[in-house]
Amino acid sequence: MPPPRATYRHGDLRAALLDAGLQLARAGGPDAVVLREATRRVGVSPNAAYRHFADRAALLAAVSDAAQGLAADSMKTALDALTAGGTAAEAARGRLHAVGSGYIAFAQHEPGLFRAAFTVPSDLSEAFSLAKAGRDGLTPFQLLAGVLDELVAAGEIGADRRLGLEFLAWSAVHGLAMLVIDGPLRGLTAELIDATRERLLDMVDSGL
Amino acid sequence: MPPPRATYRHGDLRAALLDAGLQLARAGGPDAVVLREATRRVGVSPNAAYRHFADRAALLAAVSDAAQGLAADSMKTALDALTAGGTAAEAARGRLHAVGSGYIAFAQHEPGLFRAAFTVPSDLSEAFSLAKAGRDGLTPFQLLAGVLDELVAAGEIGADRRLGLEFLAWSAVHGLAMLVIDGPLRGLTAELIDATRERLLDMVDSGL
DNA sequence: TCCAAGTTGTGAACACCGTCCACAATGCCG
DNA sequence: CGGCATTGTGGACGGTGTTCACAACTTGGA
Repeated sequence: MPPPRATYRHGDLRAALLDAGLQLARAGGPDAVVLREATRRVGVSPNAAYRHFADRAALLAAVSDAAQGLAADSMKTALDALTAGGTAAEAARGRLHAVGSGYIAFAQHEPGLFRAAFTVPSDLSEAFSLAKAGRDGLTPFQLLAGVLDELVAAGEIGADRRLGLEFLAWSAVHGLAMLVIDGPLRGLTAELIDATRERLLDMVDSGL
Repeated sequence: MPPPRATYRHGDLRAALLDAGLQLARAGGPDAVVLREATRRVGVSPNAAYRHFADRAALLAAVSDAAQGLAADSMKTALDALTAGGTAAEAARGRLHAVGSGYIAFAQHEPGLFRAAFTVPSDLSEAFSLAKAGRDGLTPFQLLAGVLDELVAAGEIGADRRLGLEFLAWSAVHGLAMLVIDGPLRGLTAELIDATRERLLDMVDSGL
């Protein structure tokens, strides 16, 4: 129930709606981002949204992109928490581990946003879209790809095996995230989930 | 627009609604299973559904269970297509590969049903529910667990490593399925997807 | 400076959805 | 044969996405 606007124009309605949409997604996943509710929270009539988004789907897509940016932030945070040290190879493996951990941590701490981020259909052509990027301008996909490149540079992975490796690592980590959020792993203790995550990341690591 | 029923009672409305729900899910995923449309297809008033399902959620849950049974069928089909031969260890590895392939094949051929099957929240306590079982009475989870047991019996995996192994294999395969259906791998050529699947299954195989 | 044109918000309306209530038709059991 | 639980119907309510016509405001050029 925000107070009535002073001016007739809102100022930045698009951003406000996107923000409300993110709140809704955070609380209830993609299905909870309801156009009318978003406009209600912003204190504007339902139809005003149509000046900034073609559709509910368009609003949801924008929310999804923003949520992917937040996922990228979580991955980046995990990367930044690493202490430098060891050989280049060790460092690169540590960074691969961090990227995966950050991804899963995001799913655990923001399941609604995670679902909103990765349930909306998209394809490879959008994996580099700036709209999906985090604070540092990189998308989750780009962060992963960067770490894989480091592994190649460090000689841990043959350059001939590099192509498409993103999909293997992503699959494993994404799958675990889904199973933890609303699959059979839901409700398991944090310790058990942590242990499973470590084993999974080991599997990825050894399986290249 | 089915012809009006001869009898006032329908006969087996619950099964008919479930079937209509499966059709809807097949065409449009979980969001497409809308209660009113299901009753419409069956030729019954919207409220009739409430005599057999508490909720739209209950109908969707039933659809999800049935879809998991179909996934189990796809996995079982892949298993049955294997030709016996080789050592016990080789056979067990082949069966692990088949289980994963069958799972991904189901996602590719029935993306709507796949989403309906695995997007609905559930937890481990339901992983053995007979409602989710396929023709042979086994759930997808049980099929996977069985193959992992074979690997242990064949000496390919140490018994001490067995616990929770389902989650590693499942994560990888489930993640790839999701990425293929509406993730960045969407729209890739079948050859590329097949190649990625093989590499992924190799990763699982070697990563135990 | 003023006014025409574009932009952005409003209000009313429509169709559709899930769900609840009261009621009717039906099958079953004593 | 008669009562009763079961199963389907009809009508209604509030909520949703979306469209159309219109109003308020901003802006840029004569």
